[in-house]
Amino acid sequence: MPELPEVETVRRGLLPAMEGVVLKLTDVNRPDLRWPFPERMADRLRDVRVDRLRRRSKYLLLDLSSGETLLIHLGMSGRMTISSDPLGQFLHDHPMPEKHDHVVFHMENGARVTFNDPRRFGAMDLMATESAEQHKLLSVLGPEPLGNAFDEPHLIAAFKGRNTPVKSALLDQGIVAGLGNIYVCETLYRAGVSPRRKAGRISAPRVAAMVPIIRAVLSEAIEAGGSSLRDFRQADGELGYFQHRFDVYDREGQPCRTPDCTGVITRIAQSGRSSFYCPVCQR
DNA sequence: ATGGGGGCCTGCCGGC
DNA sequence: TGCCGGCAGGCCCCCA
Repeated sequence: MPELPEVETVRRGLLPAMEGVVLKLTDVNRPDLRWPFPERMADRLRDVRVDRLRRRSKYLLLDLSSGETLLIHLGMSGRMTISSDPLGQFLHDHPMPEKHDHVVFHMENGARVTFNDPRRFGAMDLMATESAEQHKLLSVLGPEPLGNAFDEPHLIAAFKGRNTPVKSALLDQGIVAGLGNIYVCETLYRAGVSPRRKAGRISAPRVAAMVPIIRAVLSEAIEAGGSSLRDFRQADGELGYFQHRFDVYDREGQPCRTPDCTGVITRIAQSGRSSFYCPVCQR
């Protein structure tokens, strides 16, 4: 689920429940996700206001009035859901806790935000807000694909001399931060580039053409997620859940959507992950 | 330095 | 019906 557009969709969904709101209490139901939680996490997430709810790549960043920032990563299977939380006043109204509800945030406005992650590839950490960019997980990230620092010269320079398949290069969060398996496949389809092609062997104009394509693919996905956000207003609605029509991802065996193309979408494995592409129009 | 592969977890789906 | 292998949207870390 969570690549950049999904995380942005989650962020937008959480804004009304969390930004500017005091976090009264946090339930921490296990000692770790991918890594151990930071020391005294529940204490440090008690009676603090969420001043700002930001996103960097696939990470959610909650700047707290305590001077700390809470980092949240959804991993492969992380979900955030909002429900109403009468803080004990109407216990019978509480939806039943579900399996893998690892952390629950109780907000002063009555919202309850639940982090659920079956596979536990997700992560949470706390750091000083002023040095957040120096955090181990954030300092290695390349530019935001929808930001000004991501442009044609940057991508051309990043690909130059790279002997790795372009599929791997675009998944490299140090080159551009936020793409995952789905949107890399979709980007390469629109660019007409085979995922097997070596990054360093693509002409500069074709690399440059990928920049606006990446922006468009991500923007459209955010747009699609945003439009389905209406659903989350219902009680216990699920954030980051949206329908998006993919051109190649998960379409193995189906016809290529390019007009007049006779190709069939093919799946190959690259470094253990599936790549979907049209062998006819992607070269 | 760069590139490739293993491993972390649970759940689900298809085949036998 | 049950078991088993394969696969899943991420990413750190180790090795060559």
